[in-house]
Amino acid sequence: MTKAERTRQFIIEQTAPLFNSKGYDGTTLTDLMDSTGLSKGALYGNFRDKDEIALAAFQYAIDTMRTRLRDELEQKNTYKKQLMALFDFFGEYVFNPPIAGGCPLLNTAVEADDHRVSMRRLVARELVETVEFIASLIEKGIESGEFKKGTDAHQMAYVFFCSIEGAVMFARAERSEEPMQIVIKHCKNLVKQISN
Amino acid sequence: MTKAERTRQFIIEQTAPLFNSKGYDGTTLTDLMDSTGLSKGALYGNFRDKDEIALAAFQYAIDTMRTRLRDELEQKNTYKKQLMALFDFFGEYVFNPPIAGGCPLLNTAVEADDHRVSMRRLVARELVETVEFIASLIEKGIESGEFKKGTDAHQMAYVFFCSIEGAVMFARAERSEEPMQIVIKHCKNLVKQISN
DNA sequence: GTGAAATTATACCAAACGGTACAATTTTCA
DNA sequence: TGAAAATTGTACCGTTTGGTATAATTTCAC
Repeated sequence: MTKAERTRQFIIEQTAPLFNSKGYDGTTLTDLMDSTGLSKGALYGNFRDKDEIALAAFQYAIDTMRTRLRDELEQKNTYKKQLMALFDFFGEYVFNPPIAGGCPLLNTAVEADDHRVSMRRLVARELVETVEFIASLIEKGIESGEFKKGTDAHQMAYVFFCSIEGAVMFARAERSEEPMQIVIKHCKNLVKQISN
Repeated sequence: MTKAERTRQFIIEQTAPLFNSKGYDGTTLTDLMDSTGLSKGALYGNFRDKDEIALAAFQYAIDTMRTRLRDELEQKNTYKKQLMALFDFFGEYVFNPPIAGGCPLLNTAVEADDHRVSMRRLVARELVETVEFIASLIEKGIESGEFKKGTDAHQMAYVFFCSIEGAVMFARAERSEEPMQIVIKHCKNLVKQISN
């Protein structure tokens, strides 16, 4: 790993929480300089422009979130337990997220919608991928015999994901655990209902 | 209604879609001048600063949304039908919102969280009020005998609202009807489950 | 260790930012 | 209708924005 690569990675790690907290428009180059302790020259020597930093920071935030999630799941030996762990993961991270500022998917999707086309497409792809991952968990659970045959994995995954993301928004704005606790309880009940 | 009051209202109506689409940080004074056709002098003659315009625009957006929703509901003669109409209202407005840019609660909550304290408190109050309104619909339905006695109106209202808001985020980012359709279907099923 | 190449800090740029002073224009009401 | 008051447009303010040119420094292969 060359010096430049390490610096690039360092910039990404230091600025990801900023973009995730204050948004793209709300994060200035001065913020980026302060959080990294680097000059503009260093920043622009490693990235073409602010957009490229924001993009890399978003990808890093998503990757970090996914890695943490998969770490939680791989300890579980049934798909039911994996789903439960997934819910708890989100429940835990509302006020203690891997990247400060909450869910990068939610934050970026809401800001990018309407006025940042390329970012919107990117975040849409990540959203779909995430919901498909959840669906795959349910599908594998059906195949393994843990879940009932008629279960619509696709639909159920959307319900899980959307209600959790809505709860993240609500809970963080209200600074209250309640919305997420209620939603998680409901999701867990749904899993019990489809369990054999 | 004095001239100043009409101008004030005009500014609010013209700028609300802007703030709702581009966010507070993303909306500049030039944007506000362009969308109203007014000068800075006129803008600052009617409002103290950009913050005050954004605040008024947010309140207007919320009020407009609520009025439209209540218009839809008051035609219905049962609480069950009112809940169904509420779901359809959100389903309709994902891509055809009263105020361009989607749900002002979602947009403002996500942007205000972390870096705009006073706005975060305000949006939190509006979120709670909205979910309490939904809960009141369910409660009245229980009292009237439409819904089963043991139903937890509070919990159910949170599940409805969070999943819908999550679906708004997803659907708008993906430019797809699917997430909202799936969530609405699920919500309607839940209503059927608690119906007598 | 040295020299070329890569990286970084400094100083600068034009444009855009939110905001203000004040004169010109409209409203308003007697 | 006329004159005071309220409203609006114009011109300007200092600051900050994202970005660049370039010189100084650091890195790295030999």
